[in-house]
Amino acid sequence: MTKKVMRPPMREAIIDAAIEIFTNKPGASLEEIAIRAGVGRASLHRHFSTRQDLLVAITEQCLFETEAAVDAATGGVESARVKLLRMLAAIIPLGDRYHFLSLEWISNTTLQARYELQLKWVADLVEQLKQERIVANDIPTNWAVANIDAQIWLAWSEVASGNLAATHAAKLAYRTLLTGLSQPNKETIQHEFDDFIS
Amino acid sequence: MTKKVMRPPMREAIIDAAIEIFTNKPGASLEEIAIRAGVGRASLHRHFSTRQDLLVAITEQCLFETEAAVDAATGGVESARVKLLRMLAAIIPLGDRYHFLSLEWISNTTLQARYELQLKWVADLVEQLKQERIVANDIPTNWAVANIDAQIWLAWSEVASGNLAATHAAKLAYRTLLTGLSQPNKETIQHEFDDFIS
DNA sequence: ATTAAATGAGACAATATTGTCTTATACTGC
DNA sequence: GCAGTATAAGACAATATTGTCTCATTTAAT
Repeated sequence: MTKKVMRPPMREAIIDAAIEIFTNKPGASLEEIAIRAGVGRASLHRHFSTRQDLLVAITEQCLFETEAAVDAATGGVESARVKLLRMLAAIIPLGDRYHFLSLEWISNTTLQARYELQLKWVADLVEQLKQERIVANDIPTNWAVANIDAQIWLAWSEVASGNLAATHAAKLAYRTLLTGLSQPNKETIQHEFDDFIS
Repeated sequence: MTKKVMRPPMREAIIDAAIEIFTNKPGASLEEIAIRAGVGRASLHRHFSTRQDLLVAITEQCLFETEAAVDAATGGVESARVKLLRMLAAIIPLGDRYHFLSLEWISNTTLQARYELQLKWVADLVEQLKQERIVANDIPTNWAVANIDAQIWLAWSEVASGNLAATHAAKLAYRTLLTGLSQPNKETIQHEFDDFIS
């Protein structure tokens, strides 16, 4: 009978606490994190010898969770529309973790490459949405990708602050994205900008 | 002839440098800021005796600039649609300053109240947009406000990173908002969420 | 040119944070 | 129960940051 190498739950507790705190206080001290995790500061150092180690571990964890969630939610789905829908529903609850990845304090090239793969996945999805006439062709792909990011974070924030129920927020994000990036029905919008500005 | 009390330009240089650096590195040291501003660290302390003083001064400056820009751009305008348009065009170039205000590291109640007035102004604008049937009634006002915030930051980021020209970004933000928050033409969007997500 | 004010550079102490180490205690598997 | 391991708590040195101070130099006003 081989010994099961169970990952100590303390490791997870520390990572969870760190994500929670770093999300809106990136300069927090390790002591703060240890306290939030309910462990001694020395124990934290046993698992993550330096602050940088902890950041790398967090990033890895966030990458893993978001990759897994998106893969599970969109595997085998063909329609870009449904893919977007499922992706949003799966990743909004992980909004803090997904958002953490865009804070660019990690210089680890392997992790950075993995994150860029995720961004590429979204960019490809946008291209597919354009082909299916769901996203207008004159929307720059980068703009659409940035908007998807923003809606994920926005929806998560509203849920986290208790303003909206999780399902309602996901619906709003989906609707705001789909209509916002679509071809406007009134083409006046396209031109009135120039009329009223400059 | 009364003596003109000119505000030393060094003060502005420090504030500008601090905004620039703090925007994507909130924990930066004062030395980093002094270097970026091209002044000695001691001189920085002459103008802002503590780190907190500097943060308060920055916040005050950001508030002043955004208040002035929005007032100048929307003064006398009746139409909510045009107000939104002008507001976006005026504030997107100040995106970093506007965004800075939402980082809630200031406990100064006076400044906080002034910021909340700005948010209230946007919320009132959204209500007016709803009455003019530009924003759909079933969009929570908070959601619309958060989206306006997000589009401002998003457009500014795209301009700052060189991806888009300033005018193009503002147009995209305006279009994305107006269509995204409007009543969808295909009401299928409203329901398909429930169809594909459990 | 002279004077007053502001600055840059650097020394300095106070403080906060980090990372290491030791020890007593709690927990685990056997 | 017993041995081995992980932990909390705290002491500790190393480091980074902050805020103060001094002094020589520059700048601005007159």
